[in-house]
Amino acid sequence: MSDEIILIDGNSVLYRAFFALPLLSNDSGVHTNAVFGFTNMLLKILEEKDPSHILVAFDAGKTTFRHETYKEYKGGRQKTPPELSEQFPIMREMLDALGIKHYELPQYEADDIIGTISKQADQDHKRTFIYSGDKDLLQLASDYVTVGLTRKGITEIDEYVPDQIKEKMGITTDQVIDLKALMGDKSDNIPGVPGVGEKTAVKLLNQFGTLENVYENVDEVSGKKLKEKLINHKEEAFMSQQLATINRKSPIDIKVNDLSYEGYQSRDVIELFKTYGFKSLMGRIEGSDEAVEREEITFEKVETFTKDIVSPEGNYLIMEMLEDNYHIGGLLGFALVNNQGHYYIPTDVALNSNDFISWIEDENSHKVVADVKRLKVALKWKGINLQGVDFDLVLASYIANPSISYHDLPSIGQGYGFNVASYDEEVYGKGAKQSIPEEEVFSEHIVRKGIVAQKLHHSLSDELKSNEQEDLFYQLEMPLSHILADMEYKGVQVDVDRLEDMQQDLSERLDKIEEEIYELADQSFNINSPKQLGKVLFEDLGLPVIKKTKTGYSTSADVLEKLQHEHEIIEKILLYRQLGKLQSTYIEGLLKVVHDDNHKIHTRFNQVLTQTGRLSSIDPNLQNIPIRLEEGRKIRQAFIPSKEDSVIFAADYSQIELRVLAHIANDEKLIAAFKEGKDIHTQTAMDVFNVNEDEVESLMRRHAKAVNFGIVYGISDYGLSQSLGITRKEAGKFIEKYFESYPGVKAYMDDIVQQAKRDGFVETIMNRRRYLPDITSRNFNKRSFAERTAMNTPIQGSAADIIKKAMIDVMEQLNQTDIRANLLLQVHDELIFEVNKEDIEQLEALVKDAMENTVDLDVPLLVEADYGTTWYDAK
DNA sequence: TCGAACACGC
DNA sequence: GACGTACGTGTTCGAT
Repeated sequence: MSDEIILIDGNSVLYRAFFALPLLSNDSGVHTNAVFGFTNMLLKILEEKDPSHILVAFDAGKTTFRHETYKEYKGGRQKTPPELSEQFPIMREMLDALGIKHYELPQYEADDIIGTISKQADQDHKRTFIYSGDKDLLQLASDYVTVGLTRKGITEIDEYVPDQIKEKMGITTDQVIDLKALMGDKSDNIPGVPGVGEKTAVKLLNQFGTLENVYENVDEVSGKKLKEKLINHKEEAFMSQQLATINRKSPIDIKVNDLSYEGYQSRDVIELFKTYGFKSLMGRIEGSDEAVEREEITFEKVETFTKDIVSPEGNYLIMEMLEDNYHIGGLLGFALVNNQGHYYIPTDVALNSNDFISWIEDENSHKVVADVKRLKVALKWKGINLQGVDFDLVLASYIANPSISYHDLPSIGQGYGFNVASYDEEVYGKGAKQSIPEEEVFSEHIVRKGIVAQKLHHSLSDELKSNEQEDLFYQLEMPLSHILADMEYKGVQVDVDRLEDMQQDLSERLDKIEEEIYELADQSFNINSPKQLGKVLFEDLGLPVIKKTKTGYSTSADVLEKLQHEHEIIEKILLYRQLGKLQSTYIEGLLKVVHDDNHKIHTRFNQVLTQTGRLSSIDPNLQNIPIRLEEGRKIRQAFIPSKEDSVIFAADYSQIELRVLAHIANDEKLIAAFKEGKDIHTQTAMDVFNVNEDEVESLMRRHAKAVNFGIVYGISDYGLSQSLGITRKEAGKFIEKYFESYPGVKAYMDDIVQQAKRDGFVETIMNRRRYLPDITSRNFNKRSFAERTAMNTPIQGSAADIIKKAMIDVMEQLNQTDIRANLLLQVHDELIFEVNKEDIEQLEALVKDAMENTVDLDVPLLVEADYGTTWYDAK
């Protein structure tokens, strides 16, 4: 235990939590989101700080001593929403269960209680942490007292000690009160000096130190208007100062010693968590395993595998491997669960058994697994061909709820109320401390996973059925998983010599540029460090500061481009960055993951990650190999066919998202444009700018393209303004004009948001869902984001569905021919193959046909294809 | 070990 | 009226 004291501003945190989280309620309709958020934060504090003393202070009642000074104090505040009010008593109940003291004092606010106790603690030199969402509390920071302010959500905390306050706000702790006295605070209805905002207030305090000094030397204040304002509102300023000052001598009847924290009774907490449906917090309660009575299990260790233990019906098969990367990981063991029993099968027993292998390869023997692709690829590396899997729980979990971040069996189980298996991290540890426990513990763990799998099967298949997602699951994701497994296992051939040549060339050029940069900067420094680079550019060379990040100067490419003409060092830095990126991420990164024996790369496609239904690719990411700039594009010359007589063949959908949009929105003009085979960006420019085709200038087309891009990716007017380098207003106008030109699109956008509000989710043409709880949030940002997501996801997600279906169609048709081709990669709207030179034309015809006709939309789908001796040449 | 900043693709 | 804005993966730096 640490001997730290934790003081929490209960009102502030509960408010924050309420607005930060969607309005959850438990089964009986009581709202619990704020209590959930607060409790989550408390558990985190208890876990991380392990404090000796802890107190949650609340405001008491409506009026306080401050109202005697100023009866409008906190006037004009929105009334506390009833959904929040009802959570205060629940929160107190929760605190009692957690054994955490809470306190309130009539006529005083939580701040004052905290201020008074922290003063005692400070005098006694005791480490104290204060948590609040209210910046005012910063005035309490000292050498012993740290103030933690909630950020964004509420479990993310920014901790402030006096130095950081100085750094971030430009003033000292002692000046926090005077800052507020000058600038006021709208939310508390503290007037301050009208016309003085944060900037001016900081400037004044930096010049004069204190409010009192400002007024003593008011003649020295620069600016006639400012001086007048200060003088005219002196009274308000000093009253504001009084209001903003936390009372550190409140008549409280508790002492630090009364706040000692002795832990909680797990049973009470779990009871309460159950009542309010806080399932996801359950695992963080000490001893919750016993308390929720995780069922006892029995199982048998298989010494010799025979087919009698296989059931003719469902078999739940678990394969365990510690490594994420199943291309290189080692098998640790198997578990089999079915209606006959629970079995642990050691790896050597399994792999040395012909019965086991023939069972795995028997397509008529039904198996349910978690992550079929992982299992399939791992077994392929052992020469075993997995078949007969008719349900993948991980894929099903992703379809049912794409937003959850962990689709592993114990987590999925928790979500459906099956607390049978421990999390891997609990059994194996994590990071450097990861290890495999003794066989007894290990085998029970994986058998438990099998039992969870068995329990989950029905829940998930029911859910897919009731959501009408069975086709999406059985006809799309399941078959796709097998195709991806083959792609990953076969790998992509890499020309290692070529990469090494590039590496050599690049490192020489980088050395040279590095020297030139040092020369121009008149010093050597780490160019890769934004911090050091920022100092050199903006302090030593005195270049104008365009943008700041929260830690210092921004040195991002768009900032540097604006400085191009200021100093010749800039273009060198941009080039250094560009080449450095190629060197480290692409050349060295790829060389690191090439298999030495055959010079192949085996990526992994994550099929259960993105919220839209797209795939992602890791270790390495082969979906972001450079193409835009020639220099980077050359990397693609290192991707070659695995056989001498073959070429790389690439087929990509032209404008698939915009075509999908035309279809979904049923917009006449957009549909017509695609039917007539128009260049869509030129057409958009014509419609938006009201000009003829021959009047479309390149800038107009560029703008139109950016708007189309924005529509597809769901960016805002701000995002568009950034990408075009124009103002937000202008960007807003473009979007407005776009909607006028395409009323069908506008109607769709309005409709889909309404639909999302009504249903709580949006869906793609193949019924893939994305749930959008924030669509009704009172937080403008969250709501806006959810609205843009509602508009964008059906477009991007349907496009993802289409190419996935195309992959299945292509492979099905390909398997019925003699075409010698392998599908290698999918990059969102394109498919990359390697194909025997003699079969190129056949493949092109087949692929183009399959891709263009995989679905029937109101607009044609167009596929463009090309091939060459390397990926670079297939453009 | 982790977050921030940056850069690559779609 | 301010908020702070597409999604992924990977690298490097620098604080912990």
